[in-house]
Formats: sequence, C-alpha cells, structure tokens
Amino acid sequence: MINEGICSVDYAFQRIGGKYKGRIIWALKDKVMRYGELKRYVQGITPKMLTQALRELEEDGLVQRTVYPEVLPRVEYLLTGEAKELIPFIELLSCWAEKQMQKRGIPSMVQHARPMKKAM
Amino acid sequence: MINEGICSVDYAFQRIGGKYKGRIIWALKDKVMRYGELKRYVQGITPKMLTQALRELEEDGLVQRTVYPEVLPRVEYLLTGEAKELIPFIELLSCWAEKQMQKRGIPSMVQHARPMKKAM
DNA sequence: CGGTATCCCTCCCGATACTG
DNA sequence: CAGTATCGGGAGGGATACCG
Repeated sequence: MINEGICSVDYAFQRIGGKYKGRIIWALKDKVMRYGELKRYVQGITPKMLTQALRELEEDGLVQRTVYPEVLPRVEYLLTGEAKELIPFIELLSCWAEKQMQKRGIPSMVQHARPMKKAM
Repeated sequence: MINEGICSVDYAFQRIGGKYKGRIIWALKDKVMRYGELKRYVQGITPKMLTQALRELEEDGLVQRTVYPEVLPRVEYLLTGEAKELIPFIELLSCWAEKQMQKRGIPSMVQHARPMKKAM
C-alpha cells in the first residue's frame, strides 16, 4: 500500500489463489482437458466461475486455450511451461494438506471421484 | 458441493490463502516476531486483519502464540513444525513469482524494505 | 458444446476509534 | 504494547437463464 512494488509471495497467490485456480491447474497437470471436462472435474463450479478463472489463468500465461472450429465447437485447455513449473510445488502442498487432514480426521476427497448420484 | 470430502489442494489454500497469511508465514520463517513487529513487516495490514489472520493460523496449528505477562505486554508469534514444512514450498513459489514478475517487468518489492517515509 | 448475461449475496477486507 | 469494536464498501462468488 505504501510501496510501489509488490511482494512476490502476494503475486503468486494472486495468480494461483482464489477458490478454483488451484484445482484447475491440478486437473490440467498431466492432460489436456476440454471445457466440459473441466467443469465435471472441478465439481460444483459454475460456468461463470470456470470461464473467469480460465481467462485469468490465460492472461497470466499459465494456461493455453485452443479453439478447434468444428461443427461441434471444441476448446482445449492446457498448462504452459510456466505453469508446469508449479506442479511439483502444488504436489508438495497437496501432500502436506493430506497429512494435516489425517491428523485432524477430516475426510479427504479423492480427486478422481465421479459425481455421486446422491441428490443434494 | 456434492461431495462430503474436501480436496487437499483446496484445504491447503484455505489455510494459507487469503490476503496476508502467506506474508505472515514468510515473515516468521526464520525468526520469532512480536505483534507490532509483524504489523510493521506486513505493510498496510490493519490490526484487525492481522489479529484475525494470526488467530486463524493459530487455530489451524500453524502459528504458536505466547504471551509474556509483563508490565508492558509482550506477545510473540512463531511457526509450528507443521508450518515450517511449508517454507520450502513458499520459497519456491516466491522464486517462481520473481521470475514471472521479471518477465513481465513488474517491479518487485524487497521483503526487508523498511517503511518508506513517503506520505501516502 | 462452450460459453454470456443478469441478479444477488456473502464474506473478506479497510478505516477509524477505543481499551486493558 | 497488543489488541477490540464498529461501521461500511467492494470484490469474489453462487444460481439461473439464455445464446451462437
């Protein structure tokens, strides 16, 4: 606020913080995904938030968006090299969190879980 | 939303996300600090937010708070072992951010900068 | 399929004043 | 020194409907 510069820790959290960006990057860590695929993977996200997060990640150079102008439109998202540099760290963070959650008896969700049929 | 469990990546970001927690952990990474010291270090933070962030970090077992009941009250904060495990992560994240900022020509702030005398 | 548009609301955060 | 108390604003997010 007083300074002109920005703290690098802040900068990073502004890029990958927020409610969904972490999970989106995580989802794309080892495969390209389409919009609808991501929407299913990041459960509970609304189209608005997904689009917004993806656009920001794209602007920040972390995600690349490719449109295939076919009759049924297809759009693929993939991580850039810059984003991939973050994977090991998110991995570390994830492991850390798993341990914490175990200690505290918090049920952890498997990332590959399919949508449950249970109505909310 | 549909699931009962929580994703570990989310869990982690809920713990260390937010506007100041990253910088607070960073500040405490290699030294114990008092309340006022932290307030000066994490520039621009209001007492309310600092207290709130510290209390949450304490609840999450990341920060330990020690009160020394002297005539002039003294309260010290330090990272727990669990929080220290996160330091390498934040360190690497910080380096990553520095690189990104250089690429984009964003002026980065040195962490040890003293308050500038420039009035806002 | 891959999104926009719109409305609404909550929670995070800021500023300021005050207290043990 | 180390915080509370109070009020208020604004960004981020949620639900739903609609569009090319």
